[in-house]
Amino acid sequence: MGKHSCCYKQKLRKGLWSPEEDEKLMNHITKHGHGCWSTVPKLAGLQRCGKSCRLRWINYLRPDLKRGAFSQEEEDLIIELHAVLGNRWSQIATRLPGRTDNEIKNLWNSSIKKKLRQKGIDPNTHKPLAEVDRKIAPTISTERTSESSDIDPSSGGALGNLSHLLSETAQSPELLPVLGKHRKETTSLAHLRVPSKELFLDQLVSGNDNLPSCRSTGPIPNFPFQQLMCYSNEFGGKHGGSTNPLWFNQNESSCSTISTVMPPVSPSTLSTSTGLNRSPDNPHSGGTGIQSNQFYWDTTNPSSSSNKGSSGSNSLGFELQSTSSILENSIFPWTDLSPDKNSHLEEELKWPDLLHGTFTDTPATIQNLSQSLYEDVVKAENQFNMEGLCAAWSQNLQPQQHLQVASDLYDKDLQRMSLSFENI
DNA sequence: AACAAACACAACCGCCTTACG
DNA sequence: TCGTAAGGCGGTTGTGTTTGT
Repeated sequence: MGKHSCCYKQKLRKGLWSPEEDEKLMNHITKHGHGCWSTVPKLAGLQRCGKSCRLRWINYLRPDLKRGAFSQEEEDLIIELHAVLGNRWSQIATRLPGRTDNEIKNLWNSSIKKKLRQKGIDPNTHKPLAEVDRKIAPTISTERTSESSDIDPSSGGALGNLSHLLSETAQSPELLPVLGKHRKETTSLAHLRVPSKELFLDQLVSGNDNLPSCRSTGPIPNFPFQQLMCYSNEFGGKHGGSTNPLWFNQNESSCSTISTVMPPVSPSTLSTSTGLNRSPDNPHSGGTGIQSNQFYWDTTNPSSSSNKGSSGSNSLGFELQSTSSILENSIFPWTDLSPDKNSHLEEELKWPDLLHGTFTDTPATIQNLSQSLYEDVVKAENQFNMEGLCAAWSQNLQPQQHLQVASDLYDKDLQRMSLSFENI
């Protein structure tokens, strides 16, 4: 669509806002709210387009904006977030209350980039410049250099190819051989498995007879997406697979469980608080070797579990604890359980070390960031539409109709999960 | 003091996505 | 299903201020 339609209208002012314009806009929104932005300029008596009004409000007039220079903590957090999210300024801004994406973007381009370079850190890759130069050298003739551009916005930073991997997986559902191509970047993700739609439907149908009640607290048998939530036998066994089985793990041949370090948590609880913590000595680590930099479910946190101590499922019978495995092993490489990922962990934490001259073992900001990102993923997963399946069965639909519902849900949820990963 | 360069910040542009008729 | 309006986002440009010569 391009330019906003109202921008084509004549007699619209451009450029800096005058105090009078600010006052008009402020008064209008204070009294009436912004409503539809396209109507705001007319109602407020401004010769501006709605888009301009919106921007002025968001970036300057909004009362909850924090004024003044960025603190060192904020800058550090921006750097950390950028390492994870790339140039997704709006997402970075959501984690810095009172700061706008525009403000952060300007700070990054005018100040932080320079500081990082002075410290010998490539602002695009967050790795030492010398290392980046070595890697770029062989392909410098055909690829963009780190100096000439930022991280590809579509990349989403260090984790950027996750969504691409998932979407590719959706198109090549048979246990994602395609991930092998990206193995270096997403080593752990290569163990993720997504069932084909046919397998999904087949398993759903075969388990239908065992489904006593959609609202029961018991497990829902034959939930095919189990395969998405866990890892291959090879991985699970190799990296300290647990003896604690997932309840819907009926397909042992294709998917064994890995360490389940969290007590079950209900989706409603997860959507508001995760109870995710870093363990100093991590008694729940599953015996995987890494003692620090792991996360565990704080069972002392009353909001982290509504039925702690029990094994199994939440009210929907939907096993969520494996989510931590995805995060620990795929989303957050520094929490990877495999011993050989220690080097990766150190690499991810290089920048604060270089920036401050001291190695910060477990920066609180990283913990907060991880928890926050974790919440995003859990929330997204929480939307996984088991209720839709349950509703379909509860409506006494014909098997063919069940299949159609399940087929639709498969498409939608796979897409949603891909998007969810893209949002982190 | 005058000028230019560098800097910081505000605003715009163009594209994409979503909602809706 | 399609077209349009609107919101949102990231990249880029414009403008005012500061700093160095």
